[in-house]
Amino acid sequence: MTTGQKVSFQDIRNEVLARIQQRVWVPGSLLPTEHELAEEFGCARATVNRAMRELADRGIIDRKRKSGTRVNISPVKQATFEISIVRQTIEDMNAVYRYSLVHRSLNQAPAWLRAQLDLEDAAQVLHLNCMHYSDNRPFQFEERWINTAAVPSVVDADLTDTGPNEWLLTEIPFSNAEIAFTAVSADSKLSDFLATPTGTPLFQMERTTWFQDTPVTFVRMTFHQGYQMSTRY
Amino acid sequence: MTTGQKVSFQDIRNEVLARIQQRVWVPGSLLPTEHELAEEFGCARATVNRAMRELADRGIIDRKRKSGTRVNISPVKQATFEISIVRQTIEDMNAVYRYSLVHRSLNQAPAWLRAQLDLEDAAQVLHLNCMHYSDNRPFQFEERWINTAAVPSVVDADLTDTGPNEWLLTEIPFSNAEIAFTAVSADSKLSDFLATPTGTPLFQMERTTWFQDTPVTFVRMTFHQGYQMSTRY
DNA sequence: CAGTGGTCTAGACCACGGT
DNA sequence: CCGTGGTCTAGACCACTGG
Repeated sequence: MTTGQKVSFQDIRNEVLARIQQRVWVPGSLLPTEHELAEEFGCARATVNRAMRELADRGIIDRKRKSGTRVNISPVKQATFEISIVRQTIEDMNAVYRYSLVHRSLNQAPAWLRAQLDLEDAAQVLHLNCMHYSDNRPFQFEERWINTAAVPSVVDADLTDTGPNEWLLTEIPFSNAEIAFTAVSADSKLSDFLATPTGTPLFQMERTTWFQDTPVTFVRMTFHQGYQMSTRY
Repeated sequence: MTTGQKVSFQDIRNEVLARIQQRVWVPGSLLPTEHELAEEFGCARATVNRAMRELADRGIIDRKRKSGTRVNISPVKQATFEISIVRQTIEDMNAVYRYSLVHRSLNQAPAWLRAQLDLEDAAQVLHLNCMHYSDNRPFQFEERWINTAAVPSVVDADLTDTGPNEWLLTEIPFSNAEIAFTAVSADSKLSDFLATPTGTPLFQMERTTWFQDTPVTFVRMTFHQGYQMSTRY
């Protein structure tokens, strides 16, 4: 339903999407120009532009100067997952969050980690093992390495009450990261911490974080058995 | 580097982001109004608005009418994965794609599937098992159920050469979906098809697809051992 | 070279939501 | 009430790119 007054960019976005879904405009075909659409909908070109830009961002259409706008032929769908801190995730499920620092040590970075983070040979890292509980049941086991050169203050940080993720966020907000998801088999350590038999398939997320080209941390988060990550699009 | 001429929304976006990362504006604090920023950068308010809107979309800042714009205090990061058709994924790795239809049958929908897709009791579904190979090595095992009421033509479709995903996309473009990722253990069937020992941890993706509120298909895709899904943000 | 999308402007009105 | 962001307009110039 239009508001009756002006044509909103959402009206146009929805209408164009509807026409694509109803195959008025089929994949690969050329859509009218912004100018033509503006005329049809009786609005400014900027309004059409915003509507079309959103559809292009979603991968529905493909736009090129001069050649025009086409319905995307190979639909690359984008699934967006909201990655928040563990505490948030757990509290959002109305469960009680508990955190525990299991291990803490200051080491020379092992070779694989130096490669992963692109660190110098003598680089020092803070190695942490933590557990996150939801209603007192194991939720996630976190194994983390922090490049102390990037965050010197972490050496003196008290991480017994606050998890390293939350602590780092206060120091280094909005960094860049690379995330990877895998399935792993519970080894004896994971089996102990996550209270599940050895060999259980577990969902694992690895994340490498940089702050302005400086590698900050690498973390491996393994979730309890049966954990599922989902989203809509 | 600015282009020297006008101030672009990207310049503003980057500058604001930089100030947040450099803690000129710390999480929770109030940013200048659009009007003030427009004055500072010497541009129109619309330009500032676009820059800020992008930051808000990324979850960096939080905007509210009247109360203003604040640096987000609980950074909900969005990880975006590009979900394309299997063939595309494989060909993007410069590997040779091969597809094989393993099983095809027309059944009454089992109870769990009726629940999953919200189907009527007597609903009929096309049940398919397919394999996707990358350079002749098992890449993904696909188990799919299609609601024939939603796509009657699928019953007569020839799916021996083209995978059901690609076929469906030509019929029902740009539908809505819900995706879930999990880790599973290879049972004997998965073990056979994916050429991996029983008990191997495998990465699995389930997707339910609707077309305008009509449930279309439910698919379970299990990847070969060691498969990893990754992205940057 | 010319057509199409990309962006910016200056101004306007509106909607939400604190005070 | 009234400040702040949300959106639309009409017009302009620019950048890319296909012919």
